[in-house]
Order: sequence, then C-alpha cells, then structure tokens
Amino acid sequence: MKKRGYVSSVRSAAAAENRDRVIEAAAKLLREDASIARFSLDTVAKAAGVTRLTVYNQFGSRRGLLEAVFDGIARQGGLHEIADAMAMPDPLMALDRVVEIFCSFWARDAAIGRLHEAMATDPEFAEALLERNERRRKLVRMLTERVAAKTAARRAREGAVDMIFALTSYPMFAMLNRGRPTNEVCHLVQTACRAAVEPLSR
Amino acid sequence: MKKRGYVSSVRSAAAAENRDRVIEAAAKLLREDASIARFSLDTVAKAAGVTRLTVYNQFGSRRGLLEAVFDGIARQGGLHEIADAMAMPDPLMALDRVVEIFCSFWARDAAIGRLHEAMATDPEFAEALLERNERRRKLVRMLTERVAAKTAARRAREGAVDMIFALTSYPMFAMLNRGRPTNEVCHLVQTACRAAVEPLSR
DNA sequence: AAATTAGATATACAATATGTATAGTCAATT
DNA sequence: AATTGACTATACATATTGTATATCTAATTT
Repeated sequence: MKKRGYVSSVRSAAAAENRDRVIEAAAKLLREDASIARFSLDTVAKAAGVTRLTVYNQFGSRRGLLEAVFDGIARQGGLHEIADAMAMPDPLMALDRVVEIFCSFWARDAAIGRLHEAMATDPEFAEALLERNERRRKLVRMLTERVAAKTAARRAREGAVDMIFALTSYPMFAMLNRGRPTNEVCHLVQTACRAAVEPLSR
Repeated sequence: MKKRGYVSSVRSAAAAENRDRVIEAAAKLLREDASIARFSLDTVAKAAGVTRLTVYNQFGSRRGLLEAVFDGIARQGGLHEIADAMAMPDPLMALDRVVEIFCSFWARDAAIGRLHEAMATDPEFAEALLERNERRRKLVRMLTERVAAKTAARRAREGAVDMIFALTSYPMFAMLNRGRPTNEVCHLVQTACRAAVEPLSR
C-alpha cells in the first residue's frame, strides 16, 4: 500500500498545458462578458474542453481559478517596468511614469474589470487581490516621501499617499475610462497625482 | 366572477408597515454584514418576520428589494441640502459644500457599501444605481461651468467634470475611508476637487 | 349576515451554482 | 506487470433565486 510516487515531465507538462488552457478559457470568458454574473466553472470547463472536476483538481475552487487568472494577467502585464521608473532621478517624473504603467496595466485586459467585480461576492478573493495591491501602495509611499519636504506633516503625507493610491487604483481607472482613451485617462490621473503631492513639496 | 375591488386604508397601511419592516431588516443585515455575499432573501424574510414570498409580493425580486433599500437610505440621507449649496454665490465654496454633503451621505449607512457590491452580480441593479448617480454628475457639471473661464477648452472641462464625478463617488470615498474619519476624507476630496478645477479658472 | 377581496402564508417545484465523494479510465512510470 | 497521476463519469448535498397553486384571515362590500 505504499506510495512509491514518481515525477513525470511528460505528465506534468500535459497537466500544465491543460491548466493554461483553463486559465486562458476563463480569461477569455471574463473578457467577453460585460459582467461577472454569468461566469461559472461549468462554462469555463466546457470552453476549455475539460470537466468541471478538472478545474477543481487544478485550482481547488472558483476563487483559486480567479486568482490564477489574475496572476496570469499580472505576469505578462508590463509591471516589470516599474523598477526602471522608480530609478528615475526626478520623483515627479517617476510618479508620472508609474501612473502610466498602471493605467496601461488596468487597460490591458478587460478581464481585470470582471475580477474586480468578483471581489464583491467573494471576500477572501477580495483580500487576495487587495494584498497584491499593497505593493502599489509601497511604491506610492516611496515616491511621496521622495517628494515631500521634511517640514511636511505626517498626516499630510499619509493623506497624499492614500489619495494617490486611490487615484491609481482600478476603480478610479474604470470610472474615468468610459468614453475616453487610455492615454487621456492617464493624463488626468497624472495631473491629479501631481496636485496631491504638490502641497508637500514646499 | 367580476372583481369589485376596494381600497382599504387599514390594509394598505398594514402592508406598508410590513414593507417598511422588510426594508429595515434588509438594511440592517446589509449594515451588519461585511459583505453582500451572505445576503439572501430568506434571511431578510426571517429577520422581518415574514415569508420569503411576501418579499416577492412587495418587491418583485431581489433587485427590487435592493433598490427599495437604497431609495430608503437616500430619502433620509441629507441630500436635500444640495439645493442650498448650489445657491451659494461662490462656486468653489459650493463645490466644497457639495463634496461635504456627499461624503456625509456615503458615510451615513454602511449598507450603501454592500449595495455597491451588489452592482457586480446584478447588472440591471448596477444600471439603476448608476442612473441615480447621474444627478450628481449634472451638479458637478454645473459647478465646473461656473468656475471655468470662457477660454477653457471643452476637453479640459469634460476631464474636470469626470474627475470630480469620480472623486465624489462612493468607491473613492470607500478607498479613502479606511482608518480615517469622515471629515478628513472630506477634506482630501475637497482639495483634490479644487485642484481639478483650478486650471480651468485662469 | 354572506360573499368577496387584499395581503400573507404553506408547500411544492424548477433552474443554477458551488463543492464533495466515489469509482473508473488511460497512458506514463517503476 | 503493477502502480501511479491526471482526468473522467456519475451522483449527491447544499444554497439561492424565482415561479406556481392552493389556503388562510381579516377587511370590505352588498
């Protein structure tokens, strides 16, 4: 009755391929639908050509699948350019660049909007996504500290950080994006962010 | 077999009382829960001491109940003070006051947050709530036009309108409200709104 | 007083979803 | 040849929205 076990490159490769197909199918469905309402594991499984049970084997739950979809988008989402932006000498230009990067990210895949909707019905998934956003808050805090004069009050700094964090969030992008191209949204957010840090610099 | 029909003040009063009890129970549950996830008509009905079918008789659907809850909150929500604010001679002070009114409104009842979550799973409810928000956009547009110089470009005006509309939205309030008292949120939003219209005035 | 009516109830049913449980299939590996 | 990993087939439990039908009760009309 002992399990000998084995690791098969052929099998794990096939499984990974299957996994990717499911993620891709889920992302496509999220992208095409205008709302998360119609999204179900059954539909995803059929679109991916597997059984619903396979989805559970791979992702554990609906939540697991959604997280995998988000991480898949994030991986190929251009967020790696943040390092270069943060290395820029002028903190205000760095801020502009970071805003631009996140605007592009939010605009990249319409599935991101559906995933944010999913936060409403699944608190644990919401927490998972919020954790991933905390990295952005750290970036914003670093930039704010670089801009702020030493005389600036702590409360004012925290206010600026949270304001910029909110301005660069997906909900903000989504609200500004209706009937407006991404680069214009980006410009609006950049201006608002600069206005938020300006009082700290003097 | 003819319906004679009759209108009874006693009956309709009793029905209205029942209706109010259901709305109140729903609002209370939405207020107490941290997420819309656990909200169900069965729970509401039991909390109100009626049958689930009674809820359907009164509101037609889950969506109908949610709309009734929102309208109930809006009715006693201090939004009537907007008229006085809009009548203020200085448009910037009027803007400050309008921001203050909406901050108070969003902060008034935690159920509002849950209702906004419900927009994710019910597109038609989302549309109903968005329609109610369009009134706010009109206010913002009026104030922006009052501030803007005649030389200000149309696109810049529209940008300012949408930015302020987003800044005064519930999602924005919710993002800034974590660990911060309402009046500080209000101040942050006021400052950001003033910064958004400032470029138009010169 | 008797018939009717509005509102609520009781009960059942249909349709979806998520999630769990068990046994079986098939090819890769030992 | 036996075992194992991934997937499948089928069934089941649970929760939720929404609909259908018959019944109950108190208010109202004739």
